[in-house]
Formats: sequence, C-alpha cells, structure tokens
Amino acid sequence: MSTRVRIKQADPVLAVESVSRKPQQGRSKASLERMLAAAQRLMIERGSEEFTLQEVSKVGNVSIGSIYLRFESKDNLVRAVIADELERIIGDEDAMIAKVLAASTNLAEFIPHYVEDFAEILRFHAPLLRLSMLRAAYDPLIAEPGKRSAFRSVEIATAAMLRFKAEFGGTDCERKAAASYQIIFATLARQLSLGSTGESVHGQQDWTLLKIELGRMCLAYLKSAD
Amino acid sequence: MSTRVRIKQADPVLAVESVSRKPQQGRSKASLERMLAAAQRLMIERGSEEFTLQEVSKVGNVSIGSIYLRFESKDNLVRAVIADELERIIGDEDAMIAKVLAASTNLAEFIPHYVEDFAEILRFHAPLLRLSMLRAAYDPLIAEPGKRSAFRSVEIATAAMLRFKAEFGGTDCERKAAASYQIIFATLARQLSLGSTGESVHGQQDWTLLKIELGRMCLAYLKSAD
Amino acid sequence: MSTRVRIKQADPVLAVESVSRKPQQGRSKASLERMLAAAQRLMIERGSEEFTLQEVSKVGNVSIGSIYLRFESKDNLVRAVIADELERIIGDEDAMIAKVLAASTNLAEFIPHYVEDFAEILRFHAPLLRLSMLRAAYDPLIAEPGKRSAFRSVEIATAAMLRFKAEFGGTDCERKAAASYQIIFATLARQLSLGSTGESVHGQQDWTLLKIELGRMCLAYLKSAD
Amino acid sequence: MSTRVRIKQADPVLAVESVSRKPQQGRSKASLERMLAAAQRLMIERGSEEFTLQEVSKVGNVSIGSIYLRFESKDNLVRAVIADELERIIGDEDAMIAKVLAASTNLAEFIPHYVEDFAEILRFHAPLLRLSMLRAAYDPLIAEPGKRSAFRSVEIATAAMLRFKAEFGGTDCERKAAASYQIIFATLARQLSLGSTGESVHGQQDWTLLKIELGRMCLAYLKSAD
DNA sequence: TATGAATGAGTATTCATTCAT
DNA sequence: GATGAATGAATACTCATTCAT
Repeated sequence: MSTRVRIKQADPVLAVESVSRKPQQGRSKASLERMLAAAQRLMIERGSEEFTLQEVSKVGNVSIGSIYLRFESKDNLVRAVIADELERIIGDEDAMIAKVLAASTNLAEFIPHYVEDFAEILRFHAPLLRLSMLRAAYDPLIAEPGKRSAFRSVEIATAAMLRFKAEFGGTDCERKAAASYQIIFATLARQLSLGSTGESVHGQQDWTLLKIELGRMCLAYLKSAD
Repeated sequence: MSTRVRIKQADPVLAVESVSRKPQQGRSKASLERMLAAAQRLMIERGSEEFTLQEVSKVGNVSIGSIYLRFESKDNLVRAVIADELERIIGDEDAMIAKVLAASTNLAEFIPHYVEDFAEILRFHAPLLRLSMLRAAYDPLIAEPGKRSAFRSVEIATAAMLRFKAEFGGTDCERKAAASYQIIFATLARQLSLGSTGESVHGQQDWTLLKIELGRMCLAYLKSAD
Repeated sequence: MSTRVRIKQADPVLAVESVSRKPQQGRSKASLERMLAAAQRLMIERGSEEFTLQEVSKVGNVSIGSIYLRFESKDNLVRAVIADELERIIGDEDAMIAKVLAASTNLAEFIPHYVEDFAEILRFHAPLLRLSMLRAAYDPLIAEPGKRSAFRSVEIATAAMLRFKAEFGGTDCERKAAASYQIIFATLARQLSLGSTGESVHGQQDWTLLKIELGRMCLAYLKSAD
Repeated sequence: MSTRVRIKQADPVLAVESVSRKPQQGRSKASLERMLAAAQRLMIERGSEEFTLQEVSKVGNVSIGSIYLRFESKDNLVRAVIADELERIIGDEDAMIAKVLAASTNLAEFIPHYVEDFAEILRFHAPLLRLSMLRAAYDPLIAEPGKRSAFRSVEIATAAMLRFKAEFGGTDCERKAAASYQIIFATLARQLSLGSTGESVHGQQDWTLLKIELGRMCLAYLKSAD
C-alpha cells in the first residue's frame, strides 16, 4: 500500500459515492456494504490500516476482484471507510447540539452537558477518528473532508455557546467561545488517545473528574471579566 | 517490521542500555551512536518508522550486522531512539520549570510563562514525541517509559503551580493543578499535531492566540472561588 | 490470455465463420462486427494483443457476455481479427498483381512496379500482419492460414514474373522467380518492422533507395546468364 | 511486468555491468551467472519473456531476493540477458568476417562464403536475437545497443565487400554494398523467423537453396554494369 | 438471447533477519 | 567481533472467464 509519500493527488471529493466507482443497488449494493463493513471492522480491531485485501475478502465474503470493481485501490477503500465515518460523526454532532441546547437554559447548564455528550460521541467514533486524523497528516484526500467536518464541529459548538453570550464576561465573546471549543476538543481527544498521548487511557475516575473540571474551567473562563 | 499486532512481550525496561545488547565503549560506542543518530534522523525526516535497516546502514555508515549485534530487532532500535528522546525531554522540562519558577513571583506570571516554555519544548521534540505516542498505543515497551515521563511531567508541573497555592480559589488545589496541566498539555499537543487532528496546523496567529487564551483560562479557573 | 505455451490444440480452420460460434444475421451480425472492429482497432493502436475484453466491450459497445457468445475465448477473437486481415491481404494482392501486369510490357517494367505496389500493400497491412506473424510462431491456428496466404502470395507473384520467362537468363526460371520473391518479401518486411529488426525504421530516403536497389538486384539476377 | 507502454527512461548504457548493480566476484559472481543463465534458458525455451522470477529462482537456484540484489527489476534482468547476447554476436561477427576474408581471393568466393557463415551466426543466436528485436520496438534501453550492434554489423560487412570494389560494376559501390547487406540480412533473418513470417521454417532444402540464390543474386547485382 | 457483476489464480517487488566469511 | 550477501514470506492488483438475472 502506498507509503505516506506516494499518495497521488486526485479528485478531492470523498463521500463513499465519490471513492466508490458506481452507485449500486440490490446485490451489488449489498456486496459493497459487506466489503466496507469488513474493512471497517478490521480497521477498528487492528487500530490501523494494516489489513490485507485477502482478509477483507474472507471476512466480508467478497471476492478480491469485486473490491477492485468498486475501488481503484486499497487506499480508496480505506478512504471510503473513513469518509463514511466522518459523515456519521457530523450527523451525530448536529443532533447532539440540538438536544443539549433544548435541555439547557443557561451557560452553566449547557457547558457540562455539552462536554459530556461531545465526549460520548468522540468516544464512540474514537477508533476510526484516530485513523482518520493519522491519515489526514499525509493524505490530502482525507485531510480535506477531515477539515470540513472539523470546521463544522467548531461552528455549531461556538454558535451554541454564543446563544448564552449575555452571560459571558469581558468582550470578544467569539474568541472565548472558539478557544473554549479548542480546549475542550483537545482535552477530550487526548483522553481518548485520538492523539495517542502515551499514558492516555486513564481510569474511569480520572476521566470523569477531568470532564467535570474541564466544564468548570470553561465556565470560569467564559464568565471571567477580563 | 512487526505490525502493531505482532509485538512480542519482553523485558519492559527501556533505556538505551537496556534495549542495547551490551555496554559499549570506544569504537563500539561510536558505532552505536551512529546507528542511533541515523535511525533518529530517518524517523524525523520521514515522520514515521518507515525506514529500512539498509538505509540506517548507509546513512549511519554501520553494517547491518552491527545493528543486530546491538539490537535484537528493528523494533528495539526504534524503541531505543524513542527512549533516548524521552530522557532528553525530561531533562529539558526539569530545567525549564526551574527557570520559569525563578522568574515568577505569582501565579499570573507563572502560568503564561510556563505555557509558553512548555509549548517550546513540545514543539522542539514534536516529531519523535509523536512517534513515541503512536507507538505507545500498541507497544507496552514504549507505553511504560512514556507513562513514566508523562507522570514526571505532571508532577513537576503541578508541584510548581502549587507553590502558588495561596492564590488558588476554592479548595482542592491539587485537583485543580492536575486538571490545569492536563488541559494545557492536551491543547498544546493537539496544536503540534502530536495527536494529528486533521485541521491541526493552524497559522502562527491562532497558535499565539490560543496560548494566551489557554493561560487566561487556567488562571481564571485556578483563581475562581468555587 | 493464454501465454504462448498454453495454446490448446483445436479445430485448425480459421475464417471468421470458423472461429465464431454461429452464422449471424441482422442485429447479431452488427454486434459481431462491432466487436471485431473494436478488437482490431485496439490491436492496431497498441501494436500488440495487450488489450482487455473490458476495453473491447467499451470501445465496441458490446457486452462481455456477447463476446463469449460468439467466441470461445479471447484467443479466438484475436484469431478472427487476424484471419479477416489475411483474407483482405490476399484480395489486395490479387488485384495489385493484375493491375501491375496490365501496365507492364517487359520484366524491367514489371519488377520495380511490383516492388513498389507490393511494398504499399505490406505497409498498409503492416500492424496486423506483424501481429499475425508473431502469433503464428506459437499458435498453429494462425500458422496455418498464415502459411496459406503466404503460399498464395508466392504463387501469384512467381506466376506473374514467369510471364516474362523469355527474358530470364540461364535455366531454372522457377527457382529464380521463387528466390526473387523471397528476397523481395523479406527485405520489404524487414523495413516495415514486420520482423522487428532493431534499427528497422529507416528514413524515407533509405526506404526509397532500397526499393530501387531491390528492383535492380532482382533484374540483374533474373537476367544474368548463369 | 511492464507492458510495452510503461518502460521508464533510464541510463541508456546496457552491458551486464551497467544493468547489474555491482561488479561481483567469487560466490557472488557465480550466483549472478546462475540467474542470468536461468533467465536465458527460460527465455530461449519459451521463446518469450513470459517467465516468472519464481521460475528463475528455482531453475537458477538463487533466491528471489538475490535477483533484486543485482537487478532493479525483472525488466533489467531481461535486458541484461539480451545485452550479453548482443555482445557475443558482435564478437562472433568480427571473427567470422576476418576468417572469411582470409579465405577469399575474390568477390565470387567471398559472397557465398559470407552468406553461409553469417547465416550460421544468426541461426545460432536466433532465439535471443528475436526477443531482442521484439523488445527494441518499445524499449529504448534495448533499442540503443541493438542499433549499435546492427550498425557494427553493417559496417564490417560492407567494408569487407568493398575490399573487392574493383570487381564491382557501375559506380556508387558503397550504395551497392549497403543494399546487398540489407537484403542478405533481411532474407536470412526472415528464414530464421527473426521476423516471424508465418510459413517461415522451411525445409533444409529450401533454406540451402535460398542461401545459394541469395549469393548469386548479390554477385549478379554487384557486378552488373548499370 | 443478452448482460455485466463476480470470481480468484497468478506475479513483481520489499525488507527484516540470518549466517558464512 | 564485524560484515553485507542471501533469504523468502508476504501483499496489492489484473483480467480472462463464468453465470445469475
């Protein structure tokens, strides 16, 4: 498979339909789904892209030829798996923000709730999100949709915080909201090893505690006068 | 090289002396250093462990046989490079903390200064630190020293903050200091792509700004009464 | 596609009707012609048999299944294309000989004219003729019709020369006529890379010159007393 | 293996030493020779380049890795086999010309003798010469040395004929000598299927006869006044 | 009849590791 | 000790052929 360096530039769009060769239906569709599911499963189990097409063929009960009928290369299969996941994450976040906003009447309610639910989404998607971020570092075809989904995440989160702008201390609310998002995401991501930080996997204890403190810190910051 | 999965359990100690087969001296020592330097250089240049021993042999002007005389496997060579780096990072942090403490008379001086200098250390060691964290995810032989160096980092940082315990708001200063460290580290790490987060590489602007806000947030949090 | 070695012995007849599975008519006929034309075009463009049935399907607007409905294998499709071409070459030669004879009143007029027009026919059919000869080396099913068309070519050419038998020097006119044909054909074929002879592709200059000298040589030979 | 189209341009030199990675000696040398001999044998047996490296490995009793230690690719191995053969052909021709010249006191003795001996050399090297010419059509790395060896062949042959220039009829002896060479080579090559001409492999009878007539034709031509 | 999706055997190439010198 | 040539398992990708619809 291509090493980091050999990625060829190509069409930057990347939903499954764009990496996959054709829209499919019926048996074809089922076969496409089986190979995507098999690849996804292997990627999650292994925590890496180190699986062989032979394995996908066996696990997904699809012939190798079939895979090449849908995907130009193993790289494109991996990209499709990741692109799918990114789509799902965006959907989950949209829904989550709506739900949390509906349940919150002020900033002090919103922030901890958001941290909690955002953490849950990240935890759920952690395995593939991790691979997505790793690959984005050298594959522009993943970097692009990765960036898009990240921007989307920033936007909906800061927009939500700014609903409570009146409670913010100081001026420059946008800056504060943006910084809060960055810090929340970075901290959660690290706990989930999205950024692979060595001692990462803490006990449940630390993790719960950290989420609480993270909320407190953001609240203190957003409300602070200066 | 072994895939994530194939790591064999082995002696968990890992300073260079422990991965290397023998204590060396003179010519031998020089040769050992050349192979470590070559491997390090390749890892930094490539941003990955995708180098061949053939390359190490050429770059470091060492024979392949020599490498196997010192290291049981390519994995062990990589581990030694990482272990070395972790040692150096610890040293740098110790010195940095001492310097920043000496220059700070209160928390409001200490925090931004610490964020700034810690960021610099992480930036300097980013390439290998990234590989270290990536590998720690599946290689217990790296996870262990990684954890040790991370604990050390937490300890000296929180100890330093606690020097200004009197300025903290609320009770439970230890918890606040620890959370502050976690959040500072996570945020800095993410900006440096230590956790490869897609849109990661921000402009100088964002980066500078974020460090400032990070300091403000921590200060607000540490000083807040509740 | 079968390698040189794997050619299966089979019915040695080979006009299109013999390789094709059934006599066709109407829509079927048109489809058969489209696949033959597509294959021919690809063989000429590529200068080899390295095309895929997928490509024939696309270029000829025929389904792969259709191809297998007419031909037992890709090999047979290729054979049909070649057999067609051999038929056409024979027709062209017949017409050419008649025309050249009609225009010539003696050997000195006939020979250069024949060389010129024969060269033109070979040039026109060169791409497929080349493939035909290459394949004949290992495929008996092509060797056979190749031989037939070659014999035909010898026969009509020598018969034509022998019209001017009275002008020949020495005895054994048949032998001389046959040798002349062989040498003319071999020389022309080589210039057209039919036999791929390395430095083959000469300039227009050499080519024109060689045809002239070839005529002179044959004339000198045919007329020489001994 | 690369299709006709994918040949990469590269250093145009091509003796074995240039395609092979290093000058070798002792065991190394023997191993290099075994793989060359195995490849050569397979190419001759198959009459094509359709052999696998697995086969070379088995036949030559060399590991696949060893092959890649000497040759960058299967293509380069094939090139080396061909380049070797071209070298040998040049040597044989030089010796042959010298011998024939020494034994001939006039053109009528030289020409048939030359045709005979040249035919023998071509027959001996026919199998690889054929592959060489086939490959030269699309591989510049073979076209170049092929051209060189062809030019050499033309030069020494025409120079030899011109020793008997005094016996030539007409003017423009160089042109006649050159044309004679072209026609002799083309005719012999075709009989040996170097140009794969379908009915090619004639009986011993025809072949012997043709060589005689070829000599007569050249003599008649060279001596003819006009 | 006609279609074209599915199949899977076959092959060049890489690179960690060994071991004869 | 030191060398680096030799080893061979492992893997992405192609394409003729089949067969369910």
